[in-house]
Amino acid sequence: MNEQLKKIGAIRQFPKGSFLFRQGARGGNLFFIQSGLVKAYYETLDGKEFIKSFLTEGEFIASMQAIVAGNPNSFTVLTLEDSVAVEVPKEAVLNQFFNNPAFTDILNSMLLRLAAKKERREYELLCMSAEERYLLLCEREAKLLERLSQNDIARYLGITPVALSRIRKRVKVFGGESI
Amino acid sequence: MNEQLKKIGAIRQFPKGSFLFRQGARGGNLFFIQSGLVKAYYETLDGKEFIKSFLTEGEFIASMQAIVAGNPNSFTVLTLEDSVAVEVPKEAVLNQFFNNPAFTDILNSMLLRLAAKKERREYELLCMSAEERYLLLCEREAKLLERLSQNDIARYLGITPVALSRIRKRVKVFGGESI
DNA sequence: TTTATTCATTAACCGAAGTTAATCCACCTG
DNA sequence: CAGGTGGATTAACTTCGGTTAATGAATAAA
Repeated sequence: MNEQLKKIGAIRQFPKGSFLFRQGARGGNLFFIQSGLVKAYYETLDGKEFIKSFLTEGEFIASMQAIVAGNPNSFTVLTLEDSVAVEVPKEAVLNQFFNNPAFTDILNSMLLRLAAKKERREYELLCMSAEERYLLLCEREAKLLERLSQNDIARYLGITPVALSRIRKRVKVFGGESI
Repeated sequence: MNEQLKKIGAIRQFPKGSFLFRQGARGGNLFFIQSGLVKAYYETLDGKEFIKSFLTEGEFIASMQAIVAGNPNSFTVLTLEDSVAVEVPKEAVLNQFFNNPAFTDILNSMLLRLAAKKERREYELLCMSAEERYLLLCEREAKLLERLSQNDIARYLGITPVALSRIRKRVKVFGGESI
């Protein structure tokens, strides 16, 4: 399924610290991550950073707004490790969409997954405290956490690194999983 | 487009304070709101309420998880005013999906809108303070706000009614839009 | 080895929001 | 009219997270 798209894309190398695309710029290309690790985040006017999600091997990323509505990218994607991705031009994505009936199903499953993911995230941000969100993240993404800085984890949780450090201290003392 | 679905649904009256469906119950039916006002919300174990969204005439609501994965509904929908809705059974929705090719496009546009809406909400919860979210809501949904209680507005913003009252006091004094 | 540099932690202080409870007000209802 | 009810506000206190700045620790660079 992704295969069809990958064929019309190009494999690209992204060293650690480089951008797949940047917020505000024209874009709309689609990226399949082959290896490595990237973060997708918003930059606010006053220079603050809010991380939408981390993406690794097997996942894809694109600014839906940019593809569908032709708007500038609404967020930035930066590599946290040396990464490899297949870049599919926006035109090819749209072309497939209009000419290949099977592609509609692919898009559907992508959108379904995206909607479900965002719904889960909305629930967490709305209903859970920062500490609960951190513990859930530790549980669900233990492997991933080892590859992330505390700074990035905090920005994903919606808090500052200072607050995260306090939370880590709290849960260490009490929930003391001393293995 | 919605017409096809509405044909296989039934018009139902929901007096104020009644449920379209409840969290935890088996369901998956799709509802098109014809008139009135409903709220979709999560109930936590300790009895707290978090409002996902308000829906009015022309909008639809269903638990995607219930339709697609066959899980119980992940949230509750309650009428805040006397309302009328077309209820389409889950089976009919799925049936259309498999037998009517045109329906895939409808689903696509629904999912796109849903994904965009959730993405916007994620941004607001992640990047904006409660006060900023309230002011944005006032701007974008002025008409709707008149029909809502402060309690429900607060639960939508992710804060308590007490906190909302304090915010209203703050913005009244300073941002004093005395018309 | 010494010096930067970067990242995580900690402290001190402040402001925002939660909790609980009291008050006020509008609207019913008997 | 008196009494009751629910919604919004306010107060008092606590907890949590933001801000700023200092400190530690580890790694890279000179």
